[in-house]
Amino acid sequence: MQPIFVLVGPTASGKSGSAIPVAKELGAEIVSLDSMALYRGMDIGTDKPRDLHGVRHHLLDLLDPAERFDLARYLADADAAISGIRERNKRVLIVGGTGLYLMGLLKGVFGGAPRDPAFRATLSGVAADTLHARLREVDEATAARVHQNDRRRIVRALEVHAVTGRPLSELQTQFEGEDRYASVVAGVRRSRDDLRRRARLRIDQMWAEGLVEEVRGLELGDTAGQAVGYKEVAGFLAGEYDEGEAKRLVLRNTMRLIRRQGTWFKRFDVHWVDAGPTDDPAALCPKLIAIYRGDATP
RNA sequence: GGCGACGUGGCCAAGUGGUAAGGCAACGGAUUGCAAAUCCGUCAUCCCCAGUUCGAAUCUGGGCGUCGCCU
Repeated sequence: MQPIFVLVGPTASGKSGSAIPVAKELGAEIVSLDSMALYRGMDIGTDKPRDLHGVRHHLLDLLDPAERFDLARYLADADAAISGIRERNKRVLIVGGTGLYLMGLLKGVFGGAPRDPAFRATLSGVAADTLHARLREVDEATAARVHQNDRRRIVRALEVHAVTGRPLSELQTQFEGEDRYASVVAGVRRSRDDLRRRARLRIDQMWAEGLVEEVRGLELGDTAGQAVGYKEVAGFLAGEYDEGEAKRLVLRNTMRLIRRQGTWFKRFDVHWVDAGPTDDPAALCPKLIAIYRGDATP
């Protein structure tokens, strides 16, 4: 079976611009690896492709912005998309920058412990360090590696224990295991300064295209409401600060996102292609394809 | 040329004798059902020189620089 081809890169790296030509060349369908492009109506701020050029895309426009989403669901949907593509005898091209989702897809995730709102409700208002102490009693190993201020992970660990009766540390072993798919991972890399430059341009462009109006018309839920570009504009629309400040925050948060994306990418065996300031996305395609072909036909 | 004010990390900025707050930015890391989220970590000896003092970013003198006003 053909390995799946994964194309990663930070926001504003230009990876998306290469995706469609690469897919055409390879006879592939694209599976989006983007936690926010999943939402309908979030087009400008997620820089969603407008013209798909006849390439079939998956995991785009799947959800209403008010809906919540999570890793397990991404995994299920992505697996379904991939097997569908393979039944059609096409190659799989995964494109995006959500490191957690890629890790889950490649390595798997433990199941059987969905979010439990009722349990979580019993924890609300309890201080994080108190919860951490509680975790230490039921799951020493997880408590040791989760910081006492990391409320989100403490809560999840307690939840898993409450739902399954077993410590999280016993269940989450997948990331150290075998890959679920044979894959080749390529990445588009640029300097921080270049990324910043491109992010600025892109933000101006988003504004010109009507990001503010787009956000005004949306009802953002817990997950979609975290998206860079959306939460800041929402703050502006709510009167928390002016438009200039919103723009400044979008740039700042974009750069922070880029940095955190980078720490995920280090965990994969990425074949990087360096893009210079003047490179247009299409110019990268031959290199990307060579990476795939090189690794795919030993 | 004269008078005055000021000179603290990339930026803003506390601190007026007791051994450098804070914010912003930057950077590194974590990351298994919110992940474009969340969390953790790193980052100055206070323009320069001399002096006073047990001890100075804080006081004194000189120098350099910036700003304002005046001529």
